[in-house]
Amino acid sequence: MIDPQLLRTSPDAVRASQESRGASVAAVDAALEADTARRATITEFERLRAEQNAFGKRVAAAAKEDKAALVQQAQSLAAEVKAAQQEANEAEQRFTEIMRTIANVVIPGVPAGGEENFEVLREVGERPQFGFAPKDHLALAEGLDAIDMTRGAKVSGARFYFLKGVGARLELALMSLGLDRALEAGFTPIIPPTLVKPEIMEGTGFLGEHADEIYYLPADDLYLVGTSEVPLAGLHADEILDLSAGPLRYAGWSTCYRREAGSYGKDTRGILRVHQFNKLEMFVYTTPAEAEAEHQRLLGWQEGMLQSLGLPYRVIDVAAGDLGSSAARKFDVEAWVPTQDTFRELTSTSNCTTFQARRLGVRTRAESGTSPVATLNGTLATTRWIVALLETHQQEDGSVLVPEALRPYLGGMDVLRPVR
RNA sequence: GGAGACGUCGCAUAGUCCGGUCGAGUGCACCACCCUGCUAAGGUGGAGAGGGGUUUGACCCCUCCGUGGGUUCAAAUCCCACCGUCUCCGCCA
Repeated sequence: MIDPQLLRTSPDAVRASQESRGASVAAVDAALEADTARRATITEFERLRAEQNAFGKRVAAAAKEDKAALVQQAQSLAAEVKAAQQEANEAEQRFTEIMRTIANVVIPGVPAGGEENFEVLREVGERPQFGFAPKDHLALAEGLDAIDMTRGAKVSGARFYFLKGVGARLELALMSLGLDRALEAGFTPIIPPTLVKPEIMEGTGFLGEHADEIYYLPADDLYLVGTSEVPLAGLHADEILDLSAGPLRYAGWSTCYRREAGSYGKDTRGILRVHQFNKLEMFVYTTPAEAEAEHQRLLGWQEGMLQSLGLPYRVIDVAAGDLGSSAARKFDVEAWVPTQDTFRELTSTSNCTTFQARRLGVRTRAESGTSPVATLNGTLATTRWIVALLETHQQEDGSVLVPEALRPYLGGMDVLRPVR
């Protein structure tokens, strides 16, 4: 939810933001109109209610014999109040509905346009040169007996898999490395619930355009999370946070579930795009003033991970039209995937400014009263990283060199050797 | 799954039986000031959240007692449903 105050005082800023996303500009005017209507009905209801309250006191204080007459008068007033209240409620609801369709106001500098209009901020590291035909991650993993797609499909269907042997260890090692880095940076580790209530899913902004992506359990009215961002954003819902000692930083490890509806036939080979994977996610609550600086820090920690793992990458500033509705800016770090001859997203970090927090009621104390905090999130490691890791560090015989940073987490192993 | 108890403005509690004086009391913690010869004690006062209005005044009004409905002129209080917590029993990893 955007700031209603901003909508009122500078609707042009909101219009410009919607424009750069390719989203509805008309929604801004509809929201303004609904706001005016809402305030008018609220004022009317409150006027009548005040009258009723005053009347109630007279009834209570009246002598017994006068009461009956007074009560009769009060009855018609009560009916009026009820009607006015309903009108006010409806107007409020209309306003909220329209407001929900307006995406977060993008930060100046974010490139306008759609998916292909991203801006490359930098490219880091040397792309590997092979003196042989590189194998793709699945071929390598099968040689290492690290991934079993066939049996994953047998047990759970397409886009499911078993991580096995060094595959399983590799994932745990990645998560552990990421967690240790997060701990060094002062994050609090968290293992959150992965089933959440509708209002939490709604509050994080995922029930809008991502609704098709989400697994839902109707018998229990619970949603499976696609990222621990969801429970981490819900963690402090409806709370007033004390940020005087600095931001609250959480590193959440969880399994993530995605339906991948609408991506049929895309990335069908291996574990690049799957229904279930693990992810270590950074999530930060901070002040709006600190948000952009924190965003850069999150990006820095992400780049540090890729650098430690010897993965060449580029950083892109995602275009406005490709941002989620909650994000005001998003940076993706994409690793080079040799057999695809392209960069693929390994991490993503979003600055949601106060958008999520306003929906979820996460506030902090301000000079006068409270004000919503800013929330940010960013990936520190996921199952997908195995793809880039295997392909980048492969050798001609199908073995894979283990980057030094990862060795302590693999019992000192410096090379993964094929078993077949 | 069965039975029972409970849910009050940070925490702990009073109030609910019997609707209006609850515009929610008290203790602790908190903030400001005062007093006092020490990191103590005492005194005075203040202090919640959301929203609307506004002559923009430190002012006025509305809403909030787990959530949502209902009854009533009037609900923390009565009725219904739901959610959550705790205890006991049963079942199970």
